[in-house]
Amino acid sequence: MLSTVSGPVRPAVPPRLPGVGDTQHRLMEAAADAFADKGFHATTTRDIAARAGLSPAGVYIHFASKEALLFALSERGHEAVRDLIVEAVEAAPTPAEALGRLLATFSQWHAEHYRVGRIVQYEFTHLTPEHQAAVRRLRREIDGVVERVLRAGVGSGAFAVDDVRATVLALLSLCVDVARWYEPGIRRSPAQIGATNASLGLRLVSAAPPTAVSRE
Amino acid sequence: MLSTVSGPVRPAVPPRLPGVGDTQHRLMEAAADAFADKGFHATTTRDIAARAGLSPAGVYIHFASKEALLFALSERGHEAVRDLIVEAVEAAPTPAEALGRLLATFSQWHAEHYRVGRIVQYEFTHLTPEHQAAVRRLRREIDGVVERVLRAGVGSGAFAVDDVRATVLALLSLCVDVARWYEPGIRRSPAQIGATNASLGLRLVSAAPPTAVSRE
DNA sequence: GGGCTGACTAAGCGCTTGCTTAGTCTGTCG
DNA sequence: CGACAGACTAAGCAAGCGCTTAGTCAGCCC
Repeated sequence: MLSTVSGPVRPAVPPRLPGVGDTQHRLMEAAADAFADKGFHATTTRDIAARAGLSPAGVYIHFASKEALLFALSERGHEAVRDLIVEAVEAAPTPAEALGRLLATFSQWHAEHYRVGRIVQYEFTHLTPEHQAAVRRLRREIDGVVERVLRAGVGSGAFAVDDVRATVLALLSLCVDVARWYEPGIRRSPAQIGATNASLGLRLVSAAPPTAVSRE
Repeated sequence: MLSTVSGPVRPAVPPRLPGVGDTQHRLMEAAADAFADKGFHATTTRDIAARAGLSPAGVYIHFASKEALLFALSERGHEAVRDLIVEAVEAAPTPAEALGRLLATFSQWHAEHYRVGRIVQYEFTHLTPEHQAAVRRLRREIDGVVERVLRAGVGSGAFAVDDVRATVLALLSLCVDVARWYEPGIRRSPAQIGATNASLGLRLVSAAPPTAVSRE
């Protein structure tokens, strides 16, 4: 019982992170596991509570409903991906490099987080209309990032693309669909999947022949 | 039995198609609608029965369980797609044409049948292990068709592909993912989606530069 | 006609669901 | 110390679930 004397590890932020944030995070992890295993509707709130080490009623202190948990998962997932690809694009000097990094990052995320990726796609329709709208807004942001890079490349002559919007959709399919077929222990690692999807995606849009390029 | 002489309309197969097959088909349509609208677990057997114009108990005369309905939908969907692409490939003189027709057919099917396509992908985990295995077998058949066409093209020099299995996966993603984002009234028709996906897919694998080529 | 078959229904069983209520316990602050 | 806040639980409610039971009814065969 010495903890009172010197204080544990987090003395500066006692009312936020230590108890509440922790339990909230544990609940989201538990819900992600359960939803990924059995789907949203087949998952019971009792199951989520048990996985988080709480009683069934304990869930409702942190989330208003089971759907609120699904939304929290979806929103955070989309925000994480959006931030990652924005960062990847910003750091790149040319459209080709920007697109390569975007596709690699995007694909790798969907392999590493394939559980959340599937939940976000497969359970989308179980969100309330308002929450669906919020997620759609985030998706449009992500689409916009890809489209801007593509148009930049077309403008600079690096890319040759017939139908920009169709190609954006195809590139997104390439990355998002990774969550559908990936599973741990598969032949390629998430990083390798990112690398091959980047080169496949570039081949889909590059004006120059695919061989012997990339820098200079 | 020469009942063909005077009998009603279907004298040769009276105990099959007229009543039973009709109701079975209606039930599968009803289940497809309901599963697509609300997902497998959120759909009640009462809902399916009502959509098919039956009492709740009427469902169980034709299908042993709600899961059996999902399996029937999945199995028939996969078989339909498999048969379509096998036919498309068989009719083509070159690997390039075979792949083009395959991608077009495959993509168009996923647009036209996006409801069944989503059910088949999103609700897969709710099948019994035995039924999952049966579906996986059908999927492997489909993968095999694509892989064979790709290897034929590589052998003939028409295609240049680094990693055949990764490319097969990418091509399948392109087509399957159509079911995720398609909805009626969208800019492109299912046939147009098939056409653009065919040319995008060919660009992904062709040995020659994408512009103005295909046959020397 | 009498017996049979098979599609179909009314009623309902046993159980599980999401979520609530009423209360306990711990720790903090004046 | 005593008041209070907030994380948490035991118990449970009303509703809804998949599926069954027991029976009706139309058509067919002998």
